[in-house]
Amino acid sequence: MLIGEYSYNIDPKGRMNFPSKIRDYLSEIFILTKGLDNCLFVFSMEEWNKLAEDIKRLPRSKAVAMQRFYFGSAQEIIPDKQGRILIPINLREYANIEKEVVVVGALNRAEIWNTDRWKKVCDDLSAESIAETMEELGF
Amino acid sequence: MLIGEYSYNIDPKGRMNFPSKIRDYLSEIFILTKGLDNCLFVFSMEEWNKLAEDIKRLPRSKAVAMQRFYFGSAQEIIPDKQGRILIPINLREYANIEKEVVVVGALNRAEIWNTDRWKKVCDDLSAESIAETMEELGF
DNA sequence: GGTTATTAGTGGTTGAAAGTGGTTGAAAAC
DNA sequence: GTTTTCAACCACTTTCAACCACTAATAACC
Repeated sequence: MLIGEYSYNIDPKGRMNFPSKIRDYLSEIFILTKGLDNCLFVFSMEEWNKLAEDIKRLPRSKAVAMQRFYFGSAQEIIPDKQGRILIPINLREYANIEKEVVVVGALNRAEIWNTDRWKKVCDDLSAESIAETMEELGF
Repeated sequence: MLIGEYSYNIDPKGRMNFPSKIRDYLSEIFILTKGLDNCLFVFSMEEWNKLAEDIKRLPRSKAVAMQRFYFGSAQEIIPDKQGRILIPINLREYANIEKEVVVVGALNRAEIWNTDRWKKVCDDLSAESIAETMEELGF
């Protein structure tokens, strides 16, 4: 299960560290794509293949958009010896990533966020709605 | 069942003791996350997996906030040989934890509080509302 | 009640791993 | 043929988890 929050800076050459705990969970090689809310998604090859299968099964009308969004932006990523990755420019632009970056675990995938954006998203989480949902779940 | 209240100081290295009674109840390894009202939650792996399953099954509208809140903040914790744990900075910031800390049992989870905050929460507990609820329960 | 044994809690040290910066050489672009 | 780019290294720093040693508190026993 992918969990946790990890902060890094992108160095002048565009390299960013990638958390070793998440690296261990994914395999040697993994997939980076555009994500929702202008973040980037990181999938293990396994999860990626599942997603690809699911997209294939969609009715053509819906599949096209999904294909363009995910397949069009997807990149295979292999970290270097020190565990760093290089994020392609188009994805960096999409996610507004320049310097400060947060990697966040999200169960079956990881997400990469511009730090400020992530903070904002966290601040906007409504405590009441979470408390409500917790109650619904019986926790 | 998790009960009791335990006070500790965080040492300069960010380590804090964790009550042995609660440690015994949880297993060797457990999960620390953001909690409600700016405290931190401690779940046994069992409870955590239940929560994760429940979150997975939620409709997407509710799931997103829950995922970001819980999975994003979650950390696996293994106490050291002396029973201490290290609280990640982001969680320390979230819960306003610097020095004095209280660990509180709360049935199926434990909570970690900044001591002052906890005192305030206790003071704010309305005796009347508790008496009322007791009556409802027939106690 | 006093003594001893055991467990809980605290402080400090150290070594491995994680993270960061820079260099080089091959391949691609011009 | 020259320049540029970028991946693969190499070297250094920082961080943190694993120990070790000690003190305080509690329980057990005589």
